This record gives sequence, C-alpha cells and structure tokens, in this order.
Amino acid sequence: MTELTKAEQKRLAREEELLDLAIDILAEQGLNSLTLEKLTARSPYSKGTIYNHFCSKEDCVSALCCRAMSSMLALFALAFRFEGELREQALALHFAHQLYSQINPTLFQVVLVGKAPGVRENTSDKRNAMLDELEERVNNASDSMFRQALEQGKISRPVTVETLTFASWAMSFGSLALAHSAADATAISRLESSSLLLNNISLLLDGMGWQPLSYEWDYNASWQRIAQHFQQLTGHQPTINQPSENYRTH
Amino acid sequence: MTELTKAEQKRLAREEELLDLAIDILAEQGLNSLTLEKLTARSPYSKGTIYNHFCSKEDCVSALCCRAMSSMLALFALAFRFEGELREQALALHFAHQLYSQINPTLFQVVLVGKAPGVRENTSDKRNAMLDELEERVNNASDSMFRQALEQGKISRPVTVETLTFASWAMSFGSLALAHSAADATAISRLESSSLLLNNISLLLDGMGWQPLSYEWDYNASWQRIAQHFQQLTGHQPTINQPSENYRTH
DNA sequence: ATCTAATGTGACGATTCGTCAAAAACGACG
DNA sequence: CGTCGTTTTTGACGAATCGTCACATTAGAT
Repeated sequence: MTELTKAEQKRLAREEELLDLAIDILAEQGLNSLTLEKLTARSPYSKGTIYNHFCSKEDCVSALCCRAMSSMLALFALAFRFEGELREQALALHFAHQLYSQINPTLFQVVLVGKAPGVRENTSDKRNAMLDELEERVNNASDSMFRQALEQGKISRPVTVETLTFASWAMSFGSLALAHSAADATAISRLESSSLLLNNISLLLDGMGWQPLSYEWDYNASWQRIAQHFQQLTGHQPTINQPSENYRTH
Repeated sequence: MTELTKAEQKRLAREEELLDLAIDILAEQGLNSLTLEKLTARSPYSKGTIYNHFCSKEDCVSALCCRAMSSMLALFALAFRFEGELREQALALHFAHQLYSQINPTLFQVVLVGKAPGVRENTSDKRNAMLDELEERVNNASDSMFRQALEQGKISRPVTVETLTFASWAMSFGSLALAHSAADATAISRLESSSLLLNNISLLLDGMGWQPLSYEWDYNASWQRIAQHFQQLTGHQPTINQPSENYRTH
C-alpha cells in the first residue's frame, strides 16, 4: 500500500528533478538542442532510466508543457481574485496568459510547440490525457467567466459559452504566438507589444457586446490595475519587455 | 549573361523538383519523418547537392513554407475579386485562409510549424528574407482592405490599419491553429468546424464596428456565396473536409 | 583539345535515437 | 541473516540522421 505510494512518490520526485534539468538545458541552449542524450548526461541516471520516464523527446516536451500549463493555471487562479467588473476579470485572465509568456518565455515556447503538429503523435497516451485534462481546466476557467457574464446579462449578443471561450483563446493564442514569432523576425514591432493583447481582446469582447464596452470604460487603466494586482501577488514586473534571454541554436 | 540566368533557371527548376519530392514525403510520412536523408534517397541527386539547396532540414521546411504562402497569396488574390460589401471581401480573405488549410492541410501545417520557434534560427538568411517578404505581402493585402474600409467610413472605432491587420491575423491564425491541433486531440469538436473562423472573425469585425454589423447582415449567406465564388474559380469543394490531396503549384 | 571554374559525389565522424540483455537493488519470507 | 523473485537501472549496441569535405565530374571558354 504505502510501498506502492512510496515508489510512486519517488518516481514523481525524480520526474520533477529531470524536468528541472530539462528546463536548464532549454534555457541554456534552446528548444532545438534539448535532447534526451543531453538530459541523460546532465542527470545522475542513465539512458534506460530516462527512457523509463519519457518515451521520446516529444514526450519530454509534453511533460514540460504540462508543467507550464499548471503554472499558468496557478496564475489564472490569481486572476479570479481581481476585484472589479466581470469584464475586467476576463481581462485579468488574459493578462495572466501574457504575463506567463513574459516571465517564462522559454516554457511558453514549449506550450506553443506543444500545439504544433508532430508532438502529440510521439507522446505517450498517459501524458496526452494529462494534457487534455489541463486544457479542459483552462477551458473551464474561461467558460465559468463567460457563463457568469451571460447570466448577469452583461453580454448582449446571443452566443454560447463554448463559442466565446474558443474565440477568446484563439485570439489570445494567436496574438501571443504571432507576437513571439515576430519578436525574432525583422519586419516587426509595427506595433507596441505591451498592450497588443489588451487591444485585440478588447476588440473581441466589444464584438460580443460585453458591457461595459471599451469606449464606455477605461480598460487601459484596468490593465494597469491588473498589472499591479499581479505584481503584488507574484512580485513580477508586468508589461516590461523581458530581455529575451539566451537563445542558442548550435 | 544568359548563362548565369540559365544556371539560375536550372537551379530554380531543381529546387522546385526537390520541393515536390519533399511534399510527397510529407504527405506520405508526416512532417516528423521529413529528412534530407530521405529526400536525397528519393531524388536523383546526392547529399552534397541537396545541401547546396537547403542548408538544413529547417531550411527545407522554410522553403516549403514559402511555397505554401505563395499559394495562399494566390488564393488571396481571388478573394479580392469577390464582389459585394467591403466587409464581405475581408471575409473572403479569411475564407481563403481557411480554404487553404482545408485543401492542403499538410502544407498548412508547415506554415504553422514555420511560425514556431526553432525553425527560423536554422534557416538561411536568404530564405528568411524571402519569408519576410511574403509575410509583408500578406500584411499588405490585409492592410489595403482595412484602409479602404476606413476611408469609406465603414469602421466606426478609431483605430489604425496596423492594429486591425494584426488583430485580424492573430484571430485567423489562432482559430485555425487551435482548430487543427484540436482536430487530433480528443476533447474537441465542442464546436462545429466549418464556420468557426466565420464566427470568430465576425465577432472581431463587429468589435471594430465594421458596418454592416453581423446582426444587420446575413454573413452566413455571404460565407456561402464566397464559398461558391472560390469553387467556381478553383474547383475546390469549400467547407467540406477534403482528404488532404496533392496540390501542386510549380 | 585543353583549361578552369563551378558543380556534384559519397565517404566520413559526430550525434541522437530507442532497445535490450545483463547487472544491481529491492523486498518479502523463512 | 540469507535466499529468492521481482523490479529497476545500466550502458553497450545498431540504426538513422546530421552536416562536412576532399575529390571527381561536368560545362563553358579559349
């Protein structure tokens, strides 16, 4: 009884240990160079043991993805504690998304890559199930917010929560993904990055008719207050551009 | 003079030939298994020659990305020929995006992956420049549409074309990316896919205040007409899921 | 026919992958 | 404490892919 649990605990602890090492490699050498070979070398264990935890490199990436999504969910929980209009809370949710992409760009990359084709296919079923569950919890957070807004008659257009959640995450994901890929590319900063997401989400929520509309309320001020809210709770500088870190290829 | 051009032509022709082969591999074995080794084996040339064209696997993927974007631009040009309200033309642009993702899911994947981190870094400067230029042409198409709309006073909110273009592509990219990744995942089709993009874009354009708003106009009917428009011009079934197919450009 | 410059060739060493038979560690029981 | 059976760990291994480089071949000019 306790033995099985103990064995499991040990296993779990080592998995965390390995993921920490993997994150180190990620931060130092970039996602390309993350290799189970290198992870083996850096860990006190040997190849076989590593492969007991991760059936492939992609499985390892998915595990990192799980961790990233868990961290994001923790931030989302903080968003719910922001006091104000419901629509401001929804903004806080997306602020949390952006905040995570800023304070932890490396792991955020992993989440993006996790959505790309070719990762899921090489990931173990168990881990995929875990990912699905985390994704569902993200959806639930979003759903519950839209549901409240609908119940309170804040949303004037006739739509379902599923529609709203999908639109909202598509916008958030797309904005952050393009912003990050653009960050490297040349042709960019046609726009200022700190409030990109706020602008896009505001347009979308206006389109849903979520009161108060953006021209009836100063959501830039809200965004500032949300930033302070998170800063108090996490101690992280909010909208400032983080210096992009080490990012090697070779 | 002509010789250099001839040499260049020959080189270009072979590059197209190689890309065709790469697409075959892609279609048969998926993006993961695309390998310069395999491309070499399938081509009449040898490793060194292949590496004369593509400095790495990622460079090859970027080349495919270029081809995909060119094909998309060709579809975008058709969108401009749709007659109707300006906002319908904008819809047509996004319809083209979705259409491409349906008739050529494999190459569309490549575009998604091309946005993911870790590809650009291993791509030759020349090719990256090419990608940037194509991206700019996409932006220009979008910009010109929004600019017209602003000039004609169709958009009631005070915004810049850059803002609108970014929001619009973020939404389109996010919607299609999530829809495609969701297609594999379990938890999905919470929503019907054929009009996902229409719904999301409609919410967004409403938020911009682009007249006529979605509740003043039957954009589902527009979507249908756009589908017919493209069907006439390309012979492709629109919203139906196409079984991946070969789709050459050369 | 010959020379030169450009291009193509494929062998090579280095990495990474994932597997598997043997070794070690663990744990239950006498 | 010792023995035995089960589980975990090990690291050597072969296959696949990477990107390079010295050499061979070709093509065009004289």
